[in-house]
Amino acid sequence: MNLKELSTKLGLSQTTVSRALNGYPEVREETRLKVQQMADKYNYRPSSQARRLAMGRTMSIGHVLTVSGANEMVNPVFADFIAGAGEVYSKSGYDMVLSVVNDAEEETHYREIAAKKSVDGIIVHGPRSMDPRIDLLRSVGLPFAVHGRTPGSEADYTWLDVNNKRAFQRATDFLIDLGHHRIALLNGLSSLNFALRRRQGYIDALTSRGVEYDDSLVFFEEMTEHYGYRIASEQLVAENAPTAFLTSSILVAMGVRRAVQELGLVLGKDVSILTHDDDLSYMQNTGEVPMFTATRSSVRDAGRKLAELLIHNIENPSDVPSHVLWEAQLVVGASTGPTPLRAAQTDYA
Amino acid sequence: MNLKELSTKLGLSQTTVSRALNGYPEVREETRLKVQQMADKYNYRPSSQARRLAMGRTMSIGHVLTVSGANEMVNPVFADFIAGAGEVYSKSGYDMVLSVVNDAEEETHYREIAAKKSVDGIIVHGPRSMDPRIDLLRSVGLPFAVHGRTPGSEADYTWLDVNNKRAFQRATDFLIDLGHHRIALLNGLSSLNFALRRRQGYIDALTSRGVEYDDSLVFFEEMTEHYGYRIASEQLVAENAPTAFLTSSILVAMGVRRAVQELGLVLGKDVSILTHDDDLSYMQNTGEVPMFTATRSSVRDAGRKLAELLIHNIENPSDVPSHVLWEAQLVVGASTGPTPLRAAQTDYA
DNA sequence: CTGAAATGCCAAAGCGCTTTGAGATTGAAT
DNA sequence: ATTCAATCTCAAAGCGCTTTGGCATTTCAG
Repeated sequence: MNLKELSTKLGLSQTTVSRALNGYPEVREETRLKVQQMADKYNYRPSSQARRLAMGRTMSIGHVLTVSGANEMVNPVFADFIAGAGEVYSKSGYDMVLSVVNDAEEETHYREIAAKKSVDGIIVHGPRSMDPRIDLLRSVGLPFAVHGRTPGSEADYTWLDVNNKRAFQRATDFLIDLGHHRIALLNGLSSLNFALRRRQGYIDALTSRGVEYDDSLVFFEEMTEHYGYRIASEQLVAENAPTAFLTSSILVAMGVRRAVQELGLVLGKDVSILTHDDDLSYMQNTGEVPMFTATRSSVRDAGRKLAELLIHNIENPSDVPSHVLWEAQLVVGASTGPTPLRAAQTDYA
Repeated sequence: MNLKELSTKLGLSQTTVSRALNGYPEVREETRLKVQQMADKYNYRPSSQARRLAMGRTMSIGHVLTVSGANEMVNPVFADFIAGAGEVYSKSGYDMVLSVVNDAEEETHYREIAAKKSVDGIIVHGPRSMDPRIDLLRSVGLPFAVHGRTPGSEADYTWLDVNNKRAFQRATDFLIDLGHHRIALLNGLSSLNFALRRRQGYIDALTSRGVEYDDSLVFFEEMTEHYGYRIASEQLVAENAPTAFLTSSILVAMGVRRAVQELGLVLGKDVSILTHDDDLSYMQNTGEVPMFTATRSSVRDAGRKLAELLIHNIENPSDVPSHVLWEAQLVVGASTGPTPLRAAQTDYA
């Protein structure tokens, strides 16, 4: 069923039917009702292709999932973010178009999206330091919003970020308060801007508390369970082993926990873990006492909020970009406790 | 830059330019080259909206992410599946359009997609027993492919599934071989068809080996880490506790492991875990000795393959539907071992 | 050298909608 | 009754592409 058929069936012009359906005031209420009914009866929906062409808007928003490197990992965080954003799109009548590209083809792909005009806006995931995508998008004039941010022209575009530096500074402080001085940082890939901010927070805390920074305790890798396991297994048997681990995701923390337990150590006693927690639906760190002490910020909510911001930008192109910085909660769980070496260490002081 | 502008710039008709770009034979090679160059120079790409309208094909495929129930969980498996499928779409020139809907609105949403004609085909995730979506899609004549399958008219549509029954039968057999008789099954939601198949495999193995089936050892829930933890924590301290756990996903297995270790029990000795492993990139169960004994089947590969099948169906509408049944590998890891009660139990025999 | 068959190009129709600009109808005001 | 504004409806023009059918021009066999 298309507009033409529907309107002949109603004995009205296409104009009137279209207007009736789209809620324009030029059509009598009685007529509108009749049209509505007939449309319902035949389950008529305007063809989105035609609609888009006519309106010059696609009512869809692009997300690019860049699979990284040789192993082409895909972070489960993405699923929750998407779910949040998608929820908003559904409500607002937008479609989400998702493309999966290898990082080598990433730039070409963005350029293509812009040229094809297949989306009204785009969400940029995982901004890197000096991210070329941002300049590119700005230069082609496609509205966009960034999950995270990257230094430089931050003021010029819309972003939503967690205060990663502050979160990791607080986390580190918390561990230092418990007497930990050897704190390993299991960070995400160093190409990702948030990883650098987290390291900065970690360093700031160490520095301001007079704890020595040891470069060999800082790691940057893809945030898998195995990463946590491998590093912790190595570190825990090393000389001058860390007594605490600060990890970038629940999954990494689980890996660390596995190593800890495999070595017969007790979590929260012999070794502490403090992790960032994206509050993923399948990996909830909740309960009376959460399993991990964590800096928590819901990535699902971030998806929702960022989608709203982008839609706002699209529909109000003259408005200035918004910048949202969320503070992470620091929630205390079962994975942290005073360092067992505390007594010995305080002797030094 | 649009076709019209480009063609005047070239002094050619739109027809010729369009044909040149789309590789039709009616245009001289020399002309084609000139057109190509000019197009590159101005970074021209045909507007996808216009193209779609003219061709009557959208070159896009829909995925519906149904967030379940009150807690609106989103399974990380989805991310890997999407990544696999998306890869194929990119190669084949399709877009993926993803919509996130609450299960209450699911049916309406499918109907709408069909009426709007916004996709050329659709992938059905998580088929339930007696899934209404299948009849619906068939009745509206939209090509589709199912990840999993549901009994009934299986022959009539394209699907790709893991032989869940066989996998769980083998898994159960494996555990029985090790002497386990009390085997808890931590399954996915019972509304999902695969969960029933897995239970069937489990029951078949028990029955054929003369092991008593105990309904109180079988659970159906959303496959989170916490689920594994909670059930295992309860079960392990119960009277006549299970000595082995068969779980539906790595995450659930991790939860069980947490409970096991928290109780001071040794995995692979006091308690065994055998899990299904979707081979997610962030939760790899590999290494010289994988952490879990598992039935493994890559959901990423499933995404790839199913995308190919669907595209084939779309482009060859008269071909008969394909049915692909993959066997899961049974890989032995560190989480299983003979039951500690073996001696006692064999005495009974 | 001629006629038929390729070859290379074009004008125009059509995809299904929205929207413009104008015409017809109605009701109130003069 | 006449006029004017307000209300309702319509025909037609796009949106930017693909594709049909046709017209020159070239190529080649006879």
